[in-house]
Amino acid sequence: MFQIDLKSRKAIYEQVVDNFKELIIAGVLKPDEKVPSVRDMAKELTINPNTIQKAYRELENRGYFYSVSGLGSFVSVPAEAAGSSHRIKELKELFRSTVNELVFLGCSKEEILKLMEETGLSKGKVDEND
Amino acid sequence: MFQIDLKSRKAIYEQVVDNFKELIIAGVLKPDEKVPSVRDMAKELTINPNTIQKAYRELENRGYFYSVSGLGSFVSVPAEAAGSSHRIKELKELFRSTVNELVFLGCSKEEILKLMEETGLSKGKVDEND
Amino acid sequence: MFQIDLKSRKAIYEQVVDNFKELIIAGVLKPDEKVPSVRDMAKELTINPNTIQKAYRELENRGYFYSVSGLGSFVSVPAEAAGSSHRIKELKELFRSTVNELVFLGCSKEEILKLMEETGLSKGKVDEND
Amino acid sequence: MFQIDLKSRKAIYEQVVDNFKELIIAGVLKPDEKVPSVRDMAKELTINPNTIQKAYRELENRGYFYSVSGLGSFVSVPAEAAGSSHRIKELKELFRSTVNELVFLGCSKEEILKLMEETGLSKGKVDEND
DNA sequence: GTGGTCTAGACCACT
DNA sequence: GTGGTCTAGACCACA
Repeated sequence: MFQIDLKSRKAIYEQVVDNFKELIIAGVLKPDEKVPSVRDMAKELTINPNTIQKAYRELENRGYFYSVSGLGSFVSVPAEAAGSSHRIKELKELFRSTVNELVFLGCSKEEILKLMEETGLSKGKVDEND
Repeated sequence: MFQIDLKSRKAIYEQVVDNFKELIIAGVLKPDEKVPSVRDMAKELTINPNTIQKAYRELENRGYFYSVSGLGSFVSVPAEAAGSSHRIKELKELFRSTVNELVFLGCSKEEILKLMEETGLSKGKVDEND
Repeated sequence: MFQIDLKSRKAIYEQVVDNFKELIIAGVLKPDEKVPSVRDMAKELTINPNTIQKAYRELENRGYFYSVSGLGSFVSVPAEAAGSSHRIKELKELFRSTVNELVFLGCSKEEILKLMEETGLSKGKVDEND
Repeated sequence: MFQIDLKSRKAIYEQVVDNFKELIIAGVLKPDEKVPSVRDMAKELTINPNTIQKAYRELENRGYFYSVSGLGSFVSVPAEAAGSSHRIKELKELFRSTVNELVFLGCSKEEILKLMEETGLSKGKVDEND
């Protein structure tokens, strides 16, 4: 599904969180879709189940997962994302500082606008969902 | 000069680093300008001098500061910063994921383009650098 | 009859228990009324019959249901419920902490009194019971 | 500081969370006050530090604590409580069902109103804070 | 010293 | 089988 970098400064469970977020944001994982069980994920990534558990719990807190004991863990629907207004504020600030640093390091305006297009942003909202 | 938020999850030394970077990028601190001594900075922010020490060392490593024994620390000319191409790659990736998450959370295309303008990017300031 | 929220942190069988309790307390289900069979309930809610089984057993233990072999389960007359004094103690404690937290989170006195009225408490319905 | 019931159905870390919440709501713990370190708390309650850690993390997520690595954990200010509007909705629903069940079990109107007064609610907001 | 992460392995309740 | 809790003990980074 994805890879974990054990040597990274980022905590393993955070990497798992971020990877799942990416997959959900990219639409690879759909709402109410089942994700691998804690144990399966642990086996696949060869890391401790507790670490996966922690990641799943975190994803639940951030509104990306919901877990049903005995059934499994599932992708949540984005509308229910908790505290997203606060998160948006954070992201905007991050956006600002990222662009500023890019410019500072000599990245041209054109290059950044090109990045913008690559995100699919200029194509309008996703037309086909299925 | 700036404020530290103890309640933030970000480490204190990292906040110091980021704040200095912001000031340099924004042009508030000019190349070869002297920055406050470790002890003064620690007093002003009422945090441990070791923490400031670590921040300054980090800023040196990243090419934003240079220090002269017995004189203090100074703002560097980061165009000369080593490894900035690697940093640019990182920033582009960060840019991509930030925009994607913003869109996912319902932020409109217009809103993001507005953010873009607010960074001063659309004023063509970068042209001279290219 | 009612809905189960899989996304809730509450166990499914507990949701079933609570929903039945609500219906009985609200008077929707009358004493000695027959409730759906375990299998029917399971089909209607599309959940595992074992889960319904567990919920019904729990409702029996708490004095809300009684079951007759071969006939099914029926609504009990909970005034006869055993251990209700202990339950009342629990509920009072829960009441106290709930009100305290509401106040702490900025809920005004008026708002809470309004809630009180909405429960029908102020209509003196309880007088006949005393 | 408080006691833990190892035999309770409630998870230990949840008990810790609830106890701290009570203390903060009651005003025993003031904003920005330092709470015992994870290790000290673990020693005092003779439970595993990881369990305390989990409780503190939970309190942080719910906006009651903030932690500074290397410094300790502190009581947060209630205004910053995240997602409190959602929590208020939950509490109101809990209030409703609690009162309904109390009435159902034969608790008189007077008794419930007396409970209300005991919470200090009828005295208006706290006059003396110090 | 502090919080934070990770592992290994046991145990429990729910479906 | 699933998620969830807990322990014991090691290790790291920050202040």
